Amino acid sequence: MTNRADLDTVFAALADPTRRAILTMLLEDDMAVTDVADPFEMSLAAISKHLTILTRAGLIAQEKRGRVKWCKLQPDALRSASVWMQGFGQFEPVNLDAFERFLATELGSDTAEASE
Amino acid sequence: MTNRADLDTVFAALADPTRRAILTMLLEDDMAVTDVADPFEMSLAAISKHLTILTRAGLIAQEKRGRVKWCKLQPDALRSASVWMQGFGQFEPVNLDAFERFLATELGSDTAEASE
DNA sequence: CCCTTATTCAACTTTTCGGTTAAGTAAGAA
DNA sequence: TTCTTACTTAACCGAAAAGTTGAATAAGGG
Repeated sequence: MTNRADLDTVFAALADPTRRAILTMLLEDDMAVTDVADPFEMSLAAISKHLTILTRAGLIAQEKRGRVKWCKLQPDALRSASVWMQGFGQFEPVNLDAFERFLATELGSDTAEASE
Repeated sequence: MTNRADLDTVFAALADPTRRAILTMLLEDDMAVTDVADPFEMSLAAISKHLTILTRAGLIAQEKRGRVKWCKLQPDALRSASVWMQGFGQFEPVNLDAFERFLATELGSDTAEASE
């Protein structure tokens, strides 16, 4: 079921820093589109497009309740890509400390704007 | 040292099926540019560009000996990306069986051509 | 009903991507 | 030296990506 095209869309989705920042935000909690867009400098429409890309890649799911569309992480989509990558390095199992440092980098320097 | 831009280039490099196929080939052995290009239907110049992209992403290294340029996997470049991804799912540790199935998919269906 | 909020869609611009062909360079072979 | 092999570069092309603005839709609130 997991084919080449899936990997294409997953990796392409992850290649954009805005989209990775969105995923990181969703790690905390589900969010409405407007709230996702808030910390970013770009237009709401642009964020909406990013969310569509993340959805098509299976990385998030969007559920509409009332007029609000909630965005929710779907981490399973990362599994096939993760397996693909790990096969190359035979890296040591999950290192959450390293992940924490990563979050610090992504969030710390500048999650949203592209200033400096 | 591993920053956002690194992740950008690594994920972007992995988003192309030709480049992933090249990495898979290099898993077997180091190869000269011409030999890398051989199974693909596209021009040598196109493959040369793909190799440049993989090199800039740090996923391979190229070393010139004589008139032959050897391409070699640099799997460490995948580590930061792998760590980033694993943080989301807390997936079970490396599953090489799953990786084998993946290689079968990538190689089996059609490594080189994009027919069907 | 009207107004506002939430989100998407459509049209457009600019940049990047992935490919092409043709020419250029560099090194070994004869 | 000349020919061939190995590879890169340059110029170009069409398509897709990433953003914009402005209008459209849809659902609550007063």
